[in-house]
Amino acid sequence: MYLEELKKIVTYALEKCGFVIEARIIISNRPDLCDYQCDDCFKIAKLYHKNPIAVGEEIVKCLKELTNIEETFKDIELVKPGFINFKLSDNFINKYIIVMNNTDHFGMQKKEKDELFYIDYGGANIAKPLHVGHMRPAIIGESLKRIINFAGYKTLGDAHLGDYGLQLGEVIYGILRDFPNTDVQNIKFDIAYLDKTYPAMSKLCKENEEVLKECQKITKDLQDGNPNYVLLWKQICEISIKDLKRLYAYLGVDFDFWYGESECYPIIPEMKEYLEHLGIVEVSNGAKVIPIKEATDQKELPPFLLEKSDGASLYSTTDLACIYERMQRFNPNHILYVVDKRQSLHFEQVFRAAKKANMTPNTSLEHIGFGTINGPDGKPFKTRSGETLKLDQLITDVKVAFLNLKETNKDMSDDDINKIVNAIIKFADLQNNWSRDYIFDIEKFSSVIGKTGPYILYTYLRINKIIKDIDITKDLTNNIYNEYDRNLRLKLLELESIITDAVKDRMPSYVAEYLYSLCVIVNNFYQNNYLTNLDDKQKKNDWIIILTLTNRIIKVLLNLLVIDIPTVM
RNA sequence: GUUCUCGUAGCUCAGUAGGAUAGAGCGUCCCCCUCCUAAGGGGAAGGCCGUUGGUUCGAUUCCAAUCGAGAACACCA
Repeated sequence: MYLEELKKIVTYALEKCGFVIEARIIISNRPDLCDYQCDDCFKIAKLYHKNPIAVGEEIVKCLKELTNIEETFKDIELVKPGFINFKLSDNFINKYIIVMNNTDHFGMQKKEKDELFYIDYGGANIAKPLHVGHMRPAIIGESLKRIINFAGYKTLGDAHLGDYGLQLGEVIYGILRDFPNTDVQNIKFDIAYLDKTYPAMSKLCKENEEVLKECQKITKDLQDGNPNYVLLWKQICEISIKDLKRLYAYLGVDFDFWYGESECYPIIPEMKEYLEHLGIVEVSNGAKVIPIKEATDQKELPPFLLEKSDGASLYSTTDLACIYERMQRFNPNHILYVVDKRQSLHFEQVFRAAKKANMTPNTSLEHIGFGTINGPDGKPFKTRSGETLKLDQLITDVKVAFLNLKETNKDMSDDDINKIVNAIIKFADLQNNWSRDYIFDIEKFSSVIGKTGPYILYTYLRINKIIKDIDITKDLTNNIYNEYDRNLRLKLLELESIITDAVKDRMPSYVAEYLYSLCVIVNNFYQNNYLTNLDDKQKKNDWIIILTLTNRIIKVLLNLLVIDIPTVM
């Protein structure tokens, strides 16, 4: 929007000077000197074998000679080694503030092309309770989906439940052991039973090889349609999904599809036939594989595993089958996998196999490999008793910590408390770059001061209190009243480029960072511009417009971070 | 062993299509509630951006080496 216009003006000036290069205008990293800067003098100097300062002088001269240039820039200055510094005119800033204010999408252009992003971000396993490790894909994936959507692209979210792997064989083994003399039709159990059965069976399988073999056999038979196993499997899924939906609903995470791996099982034979037909399947140690090593590779890469030596399918099989199926059904332009980064080798294998099989000629496959949540020892977080922390427990802990902060917090409605708990957890997570591990600290997850979700909510609510009772009577004038006011308006303009970058890099943290800095600036404004009893009607009206726009943006960005706003704090 | 990722303030983290004086939060110290909720605002202290070289006008960012931490490495997911 506005940045394009600035770029166009400067590029035009460069052209007039005889430099054929597209100008790059960036937000100033010296706000004390300017609003925006252009560092192209160095590049041009090298390209045309000139002195950067001489180049800069030429460009600045050209710019200043353009007609009506003062309507865009208050000041253009060439500094030291070769930076061109720009200060925007009030006129220019307000022109775009008005555009943002008068459109429901803040003046951002709707995307013309119908790009579809298929986002796979659940990764929860049936029959296993959600633990802290499941929090990240849920939050990051949901936020990414909303950001991409907001930028104008189409999205589909898929929970991709782990409903067909070995863990199901293990749980079924446990059930058969616990209900030895009961007809399978009459076996009934609940979520609490499942919660304790999986960990117990998992432990048993690690200790006892025979049990493991039996579980593998059950897994294979289940895949082949053994009716008793299928019956139990259906009950496990039903109970488990109900509980998963409860927790995901608490987090505000929703999927377009609650598909599991099992969904793509019917298509596996067709896919295998397709792969065999291509002649890329080989047999290795009794298993069917697709070699994926390329000539340019330096490193060793294990082949893609299509079929185990006992004929059973595994994780890699279903992932490839899912790609095969998704391409047929939806033909997405991008498939994003929001999955723990420890699985990066797995995804490299799957992506290479898909590419080798020419399944995705015009589709990008991306692994959003987020880091693990670690304990103080640098290993994935465990509770004091050595177990993984359940997501339910984390939420409860955060809630208790919040209630204990202030006596009055206990008077808040449940709904408001839950919104704040969500804000604490999500903002603490999403402000990080997802590729990195972070250390879990319950104290950090109970803090409401500083760079936290509650700080953002508090800012929104205090601004809302000012603007809600004052009507806007006139359009925005062309004035900017002081530096706090100006800083706020400049920050508002940045919105579009933040969203664009967040989509490009798949980074919700950009949105979180911007939202926080916007709140810092608006709090600054708040503290220094007392508004309710202001005599200057015009100034008051202008400020109400600015604050209303600011709060509209804060609200939208909070939604992109999957955070809802409570009624009071 | 091979490959990959990461070393930034006391702590937890932002930041790189190479740019001017490296930013936050917490913690520490000081100041601000007659006035839109102080879950707020202002200020101070705190850094050889792991180390050593290289590339260049310029490197936290790119390259190499080195030290340190973590992860992955075919029939689990």
